[in-house]
Amino acid sequence: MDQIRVLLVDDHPAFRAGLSALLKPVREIAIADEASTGEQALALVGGVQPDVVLMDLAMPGMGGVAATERLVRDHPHIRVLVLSMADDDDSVFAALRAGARGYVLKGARKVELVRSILAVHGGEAIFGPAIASRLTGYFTGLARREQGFPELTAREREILILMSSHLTNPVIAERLGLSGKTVRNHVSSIFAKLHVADRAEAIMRARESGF
Amino acid sequence: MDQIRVLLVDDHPAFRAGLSALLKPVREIAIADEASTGEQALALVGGVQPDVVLMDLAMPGMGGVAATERLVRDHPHIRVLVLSMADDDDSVFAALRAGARGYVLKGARKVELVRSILAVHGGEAIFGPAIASRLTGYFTGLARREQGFPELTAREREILILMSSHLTNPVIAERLGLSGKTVRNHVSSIFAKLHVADRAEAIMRARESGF
DNA sequence: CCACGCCCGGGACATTGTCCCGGGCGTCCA
DNA sequence: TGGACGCCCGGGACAATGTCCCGGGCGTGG
Repeated sequence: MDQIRVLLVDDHPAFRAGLSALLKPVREIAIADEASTGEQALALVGGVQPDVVLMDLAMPGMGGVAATERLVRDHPHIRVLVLSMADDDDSVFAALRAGARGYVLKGARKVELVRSILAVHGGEAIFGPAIASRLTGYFTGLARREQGFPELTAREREILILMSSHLTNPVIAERLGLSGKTVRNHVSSIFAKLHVADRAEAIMRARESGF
Repeated sequence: MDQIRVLLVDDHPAFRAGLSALLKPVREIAIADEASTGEQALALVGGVQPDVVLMDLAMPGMGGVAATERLVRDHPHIRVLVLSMADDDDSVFAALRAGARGYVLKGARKVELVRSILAVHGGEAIFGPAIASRLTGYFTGLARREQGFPELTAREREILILMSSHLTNPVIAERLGLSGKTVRNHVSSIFAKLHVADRAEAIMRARESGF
């Protein structure tokens, strides 16, 4: 019946047992094996061939982040879903950088955990409510820097947008039916207003501002 | 029975109809209303009071990104799930910056779409397989930049460091007792190794790498 | 010895960015 | 109704940037 093979990685046997009991009744999911450390998990994946690894972060020896990193590097088809108590930016983004496809806090409701496993197995990325807030905060926070965005004229905005597509001045000029010299002058005044000296920096500012 | 009230926003009536027919049989979900533009969606949310907004991006007039931005700003309790055909970094990250809690490509299977709606309604963040790859690529890409720095020759490192102080090529040349032309050539090869096209980008890379 | 890579430069070229200049055109205000 | 103001459009002149060639000198290792 093609159940999803899940590998549990957590250093607390009691927690693994609880998790196992929680997931056992779920028809779509099968607990393929358990590991208590990152090293053990890496040693097991080859034989167990799990679809999804439920990974704790705080473990003695190799942490969950390092284990995740090596795991996704050596077994790209295996999806890692982090299941951790750690609710801080450092842990969340370290896990993301390591290649985790999801992050759920311990204490998540059963329906949420099951949904996350199904989603991750389907190739989706999913994050529990608290983590989701951090994620959107990260991106909208980037956008917030735009609040102090200088006022540009219509032409300047237009040209800045084209600049953000890595178009050269002559191309922009041709596309707008202008002289290349005019575009350069507009670009120059854009830089002055953005307080940047450089085309690339202007593009950065624009991208961060959701331009 | 506390169904999830969903507002559909898409400029294609036929697509809305298909989506509506697809979701109607789902017990947990109720189509509260439909809108064909971003403006109309913003006008409707006050009265309709949806829990989740299924938002298209490419629409005449106000696009889905701008609509999402205003929507999450004015109604923070409403979750926006983007449902778009656009599968490119610009669209995805613009939506994230705007505050979207999820992003699923049109053409997603029903089970995936329903799961995404449920997840988003629960406060989670969820992204379809293609989008998930972009997201993890974004973070793991950042990680790669932090460690894997191309090997530069001694001269190149020296020049890159001076570049990072925003010195011009002539100044660098004078400080190193070189010809301006030589510095330019070194700079050019640095760019090639860093895979950047721009002085400013090279500086960014250097700074991120703790240079 | 010699191939290879680094270092040093020049030539030629297109692009970029800066600081000037002036003219046309609409808006708002006295 | 006249004028000030800002935006838009461009040219001139200039310095700097970046690219793709070229060649020579110099050390190191096979």
